[in-house]
Amino acid sequence: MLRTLFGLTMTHMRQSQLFTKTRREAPQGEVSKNAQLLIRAGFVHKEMAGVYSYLPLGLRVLNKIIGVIREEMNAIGGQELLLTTLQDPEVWKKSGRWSDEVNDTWFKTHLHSGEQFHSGSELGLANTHEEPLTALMRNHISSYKDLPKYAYQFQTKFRNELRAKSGIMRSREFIMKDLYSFSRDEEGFREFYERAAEAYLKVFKRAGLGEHTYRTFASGGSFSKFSDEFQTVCGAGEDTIYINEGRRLAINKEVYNDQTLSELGLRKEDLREERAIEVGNIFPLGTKYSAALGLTYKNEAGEEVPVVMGSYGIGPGRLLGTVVEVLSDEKGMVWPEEVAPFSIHLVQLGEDEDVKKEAEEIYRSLVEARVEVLFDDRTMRAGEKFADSDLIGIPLRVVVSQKTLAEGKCECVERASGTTHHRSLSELMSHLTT
RNA sequence: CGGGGCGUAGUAUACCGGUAGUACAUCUGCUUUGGGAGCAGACAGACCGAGUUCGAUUCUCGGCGCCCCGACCA
Repeated sequence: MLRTLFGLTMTHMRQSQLFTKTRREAPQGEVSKNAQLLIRAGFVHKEMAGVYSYLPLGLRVLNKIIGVIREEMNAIGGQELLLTTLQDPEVWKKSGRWSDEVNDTWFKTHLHSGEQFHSGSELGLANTHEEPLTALMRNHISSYKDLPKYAYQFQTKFRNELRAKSGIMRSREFIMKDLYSFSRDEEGFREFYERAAEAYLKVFKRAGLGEHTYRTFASGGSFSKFSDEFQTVCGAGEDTIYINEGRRLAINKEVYNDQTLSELGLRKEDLREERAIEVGNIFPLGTKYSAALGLTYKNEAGEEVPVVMGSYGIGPGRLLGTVVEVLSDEKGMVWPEEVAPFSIHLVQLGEDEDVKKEAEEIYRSLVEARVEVLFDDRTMRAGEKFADSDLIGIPLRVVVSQKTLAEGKCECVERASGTTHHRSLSELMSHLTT
């Protein structure tokens, strides 16, 4: 149960020091389950419609999710970078996407203008990053020997959605992991595309959504004939998909027709309809952007040819929200181990000196063993502590009280199943390290 | 962007053209301590603007904001 830390500076925390508080009720007008629970538990704060801040506990989960994605992207050769959110319209004009008719979700702004200023130039707030990255790569790709290359980032995207909805699932400002592949040819691109698809499935599995998530055949939009989405079955989803359970794949309703069915060798009667959340999307870009922005390389014959590109996106915030939607229960959230804010919620009941001493002892042992632990050392009644603990949803709750002290063992309750074990400190420690 | 609903305290609500009330939450104190306990006290509210009126939270108009359905969705 011990695991790698993903750049987190704190492995443990006393709940009495945590500045966020839980709330009994969700705010007025908040109907989506993910927003209700995340706000009640103090994971996020809503600034305005479609704009959410991450508070300490929510940020820990977000960072865990980012860490999982980062590991899987690195494993397939991805190299992380960080592009800018302020963007130069020039590259977008070259691809034809600066126009509001083509893309109506731009947030646009401009540099200072006026007597003391000479510019007043327009700027865009990053909507996506195909254009700037393609332009940037011209500096680094010139020969077939430079290919393939894979670059990715976790960066804020701004999209002026006509209607933000579903809590944190569709917001106007959100972090996106976007990876772009640069290959010599279609064959090289295809090979990587399949590896990326595998990596995506690993990400969703590690986030606890494996059995609910299907690679889904979808429209390629304006880029190509096809693309693949990763859809997590959930009643709160915005998409409708048709699932073939045997082959673990699905078809998005938008391309659900006889032609698609025959191309995929599927029969209508083997499919079941479900609502689903799009947690990831990968798609071929071909040479659309490389041609428009002049990203070419010399092949072995010395010919100048455009780079073949692909794009691969996951929204960590949406993934976080999806985990809440899919895995929570009536008491609160239920975090899978890999993305939980902490591994253990150590709960001390009562203020008796011997109980305090025992709880501190366990806390110290867990901290020394580098187990991520949230220690509820607050002076509160048991019922409130349990309610908070259920709401926050840390995978394992370890209770220390007069009752457990008398037994010489603490009480270990799994959040997901409710399974309870009574373990001594040494039994707990060995359980955690196996 | 089309359609619908709604703005009174953190939440849920009440009353009213004349000093805005209750419950829960929150905070303080005391008691309590294995599933959101009790008692006492405290904090806290009419989205904004204009108009009508002696007087507007209430009526009228405008704006802003929020939610839902649809459309859209690299």
